[in-house]
Amino acid sequence: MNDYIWYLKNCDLFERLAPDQIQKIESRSRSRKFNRGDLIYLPSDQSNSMLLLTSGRVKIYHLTSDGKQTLMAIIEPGELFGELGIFEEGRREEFAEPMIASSVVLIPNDLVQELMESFPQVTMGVTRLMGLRRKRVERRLKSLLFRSNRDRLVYLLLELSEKYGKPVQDGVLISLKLSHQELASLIGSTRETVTVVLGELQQEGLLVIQRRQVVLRRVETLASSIDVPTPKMPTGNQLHQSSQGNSGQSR
Amino acid sequence: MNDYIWYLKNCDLFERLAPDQIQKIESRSRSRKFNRGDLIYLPSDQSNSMLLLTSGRVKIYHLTSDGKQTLMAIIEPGELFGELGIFEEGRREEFAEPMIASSVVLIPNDLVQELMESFPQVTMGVTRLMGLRRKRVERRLKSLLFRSNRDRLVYLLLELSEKYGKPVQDGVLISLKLSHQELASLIGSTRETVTVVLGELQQEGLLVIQRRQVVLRRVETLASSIDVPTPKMPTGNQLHQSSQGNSGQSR
DNA sequence: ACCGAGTTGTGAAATACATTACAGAGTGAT
DNA sequence: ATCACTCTGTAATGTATTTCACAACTCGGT
Repeated sequence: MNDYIWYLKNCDLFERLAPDQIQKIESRSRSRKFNRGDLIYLPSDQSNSMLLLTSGRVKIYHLTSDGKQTLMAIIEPGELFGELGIFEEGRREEFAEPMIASSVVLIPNDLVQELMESFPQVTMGVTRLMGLRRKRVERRLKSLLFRSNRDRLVYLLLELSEKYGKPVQDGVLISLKLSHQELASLIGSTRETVTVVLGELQQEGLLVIQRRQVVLRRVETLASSIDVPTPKMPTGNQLHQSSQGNSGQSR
Repeated sequence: MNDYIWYLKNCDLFERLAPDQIQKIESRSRSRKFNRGDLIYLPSDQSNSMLLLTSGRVKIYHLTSDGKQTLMAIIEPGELFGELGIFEEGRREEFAEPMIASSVVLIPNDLVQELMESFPQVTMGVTRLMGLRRKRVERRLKSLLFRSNRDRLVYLLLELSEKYGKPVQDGVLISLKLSHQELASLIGSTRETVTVVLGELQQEGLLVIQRRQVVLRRVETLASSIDVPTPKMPTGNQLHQSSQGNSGQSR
């Protein structure tokens, strides 16, 4: 029926489980497809399952009362999300919306709990995931408090380069197309300010903007200017490239 | 020698372990005392252990290059901290400093890992802890981006009231003395601004400041003004015990 | 009781950033 | 190609917040 079993097998969390266990997971979870503009979940939904993205790209965001979007995360194929609700059967706290057509596997909380009880490596994996993401949020928090808009943007670009950076001849290309608006909503700023700051940075020769993509030149300069260690780049061999590289967000 | 065994027994994480296990933990961890002004750890330290606060109060903070402090957390007796380093043997990312004389138990990473492998409830506990704290950081992040300084302060006060709030005749007393400087470093603002905003809020009758303490009057008004649900207060019987019944740390 | 360090209060000047407004460029659909 | 759209660039204005500077207060310790 569904062939997302492949994804289960290749998800860090489950990769070392026996085939029949994978089978069991498959039988108790279900797959769903979403189009651009749909909502996968929203804050009033019950958080009764953890989700695994099998294809597409999903953004997790918060909406302030006056309609401003705060981007919390961007999820790539193979990554889990909505995992904060595993324990308490509470409500979601954000919106999850596909940036392009996407499919996800929904794994019910109780199944996750069962698995965690029976298989230490699953629990370990979940814990590690939580820890990793928490570290990231904390770093982000630190990078936002007390920093100018410019520094926040630089920090963001460096962070993005860790996940989406591709080495090219004259620097590092961030292979993810984000509008200035989206960048702004990641650093708590406005579209216009991002445009300006990006222009300044280009002026200073620190980066180049070309057709909605950013190439960081002089990564170390950027990093040292905001007092963080130079980020390590994806080496190009693996990592969540589901299809070929970018697949432009068809706006 | 040390009688911190009591704390181990009463820490959520370990409370259901057999006495001999507790014994083992005790034998392989060690207790240390710190005074105000000491540093428990700093960013260049190896993160080779998880810490349990048995008495006192500890602040976890980050320092920007120009010397500004970002308060990440305030730890109370019975709470764990430094748990992000459980997996990778990396470096700490913050400073941990006692606000008053404090004692902590250091539990080596490898011991924690052993326990996690043998006892699912320990792993579960750690995961839950990670999840809980991550939720908190995420909420904090959301409350900071796109919000005015005033709103951030209000949010902070409400958050503090969840942990330190004591119902009194005319409102909710936040039973934790924080200087304006410390409040500022929690919301990424300046000391002066906090002074002013606090004054305004008092003017408006939303709260009262008396001898370094804050009493929130009209909690619902405050909460609704920043579009969050009214926080639930400690009902008076228990208090911030993430473990339990440790009210009088008569050490 | 006194001292000194760490707080709090307040105001003027400087500034970073948001807001508003609009024009031009890019892109997908027909 | 053309249209409708969302994106990008830029500039003028307004405002919230930081910075600086200084006086008054609190409080723990000797």
